[in-house]
Amino acid sequence: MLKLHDSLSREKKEFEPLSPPLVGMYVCGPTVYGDSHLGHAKSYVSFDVLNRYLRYKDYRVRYVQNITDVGHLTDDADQGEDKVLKQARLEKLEPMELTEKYTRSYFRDMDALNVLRPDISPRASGHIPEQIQLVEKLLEKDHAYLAEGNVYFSVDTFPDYGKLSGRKLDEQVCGVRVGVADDKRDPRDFALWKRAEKDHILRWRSPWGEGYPGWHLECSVMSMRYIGDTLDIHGGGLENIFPHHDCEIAQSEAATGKPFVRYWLHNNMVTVDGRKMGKSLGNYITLKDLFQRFPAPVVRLYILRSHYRKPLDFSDEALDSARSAQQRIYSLTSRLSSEEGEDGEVSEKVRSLLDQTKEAFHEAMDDDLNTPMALAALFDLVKEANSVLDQEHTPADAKALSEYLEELGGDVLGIDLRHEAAPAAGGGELLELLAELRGTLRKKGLYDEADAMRDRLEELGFAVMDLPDGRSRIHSEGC
RNA sequence: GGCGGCGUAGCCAAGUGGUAAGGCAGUGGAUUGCAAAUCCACCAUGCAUCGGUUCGAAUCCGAUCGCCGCCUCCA
Repeated sequence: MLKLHDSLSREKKEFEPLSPPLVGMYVCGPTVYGDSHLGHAKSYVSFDVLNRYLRYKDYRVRYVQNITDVGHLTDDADQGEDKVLKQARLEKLEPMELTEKYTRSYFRDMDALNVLRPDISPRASGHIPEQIQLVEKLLEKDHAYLAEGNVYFSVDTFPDYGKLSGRKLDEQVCGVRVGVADDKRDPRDFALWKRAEKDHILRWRSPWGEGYPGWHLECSVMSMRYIGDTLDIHGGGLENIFPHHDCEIAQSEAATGKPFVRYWLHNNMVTVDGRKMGKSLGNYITLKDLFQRFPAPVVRLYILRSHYRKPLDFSDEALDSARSAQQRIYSLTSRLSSEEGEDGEVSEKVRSLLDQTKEAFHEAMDDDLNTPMALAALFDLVKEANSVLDQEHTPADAKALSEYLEELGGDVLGIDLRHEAAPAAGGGELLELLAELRGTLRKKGLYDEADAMRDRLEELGFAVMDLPDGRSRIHSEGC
């Protein structure tokens, strides 16, 4: 039974969707005004594992993740600049051109990380009418009020406001660090719709004049449109709990009168030297840069080696160690693929090994997606599998092991199993020829020549291994 | 100031009452012509510090120290 940690109740709860086997899952997506960084990777890899595991458990998942392409302001008080507009000006692009560019960039990075695409990736700009409708509904119900072209949510009308963050806002605290817009009735009130000033390019017509939606509106609107009034799962980064998710709850539940979300999931941050990695801090590492030094599968493995609710500290050392771990996997899968087949029976030993692994793996994943523990189970299997291959075994044994790795490691965790560099046309035969040559040299005792050849091949990025029967194998180095 | 979290080996990181997973690095051995890969063994009498509860605590309670997140857009 899968248990998930729910941020609202602050405890692990057994996961029961509203209408099994259907699962409606919404995750806060990126604001597309720049390249994605490692923080995005942690978040979306984490929720990708949830998505994959739910599907593995035969749930029918609808995974919705927004693309925020309507800029949010840089601060809370009607001042500040729209981030999308600002970046568009810097890059001399149309705002839509900019968001399209970085949306594509985002998907490319996520594809590289083997993150399955969401079923629906709705754009905020494509859902303005729905957002206006929600604002109208909140006005009708007196949960909102109009002030000089701005519409604010009246926090006073929603007693549960702040239940997610556990924050009881009083007026003294509010507005200390940011100025309070003076047309708000209560400093805690937040904007649902904002009046567009003359120079604001992104603007839409509304019953209240030209403007643009408030920061929290799109998630409520798009999630409820594609999933329903009550979501099974809503995910996002920890830093969104307040105010973003508290506001989402307020405006959604005030409008529908129904619980908005059954399970709130929040992933922790990536830190650099103990400090949060963030766009506004300027200490972020873009995935494009990172992939130059560490292949995406290694980055994914590195992320999965810590729990999603724990902070992940970035360091080259940690990534190097993930790289070595990835090599270990490649080395096994490469052995397996050269030995697997239909012949023979799967031995009792392998059977029970696989059963044990599966049980440990499920136990780990069922416990709030404990991927470090699930990986430990998998690495135990790696060790045992190597041991089996070192001893007498059948092709069927190798195949069974291979299939399990594919199922648990590949399908559920999305880790890379088959580096097996697809050699360019004829490349495979060429490597075989070279391997044969090294074998011949060794047989004749010409070790200096054979070793010089090995050194050269290793310089070129190929690993050379000598088999017990005197033959050699050459394959491209892992990662 | 308010709310929340963290501190486990050289590094990374699980474990939330029953006697410290896993990965990386390291050491010794097997294998090898030598390597690589692989296997075997070793590698925290101790989980920030101090006190308490308990038959039993890394795990619960209290205090102390250190670090971080949110309270303004951010995954």
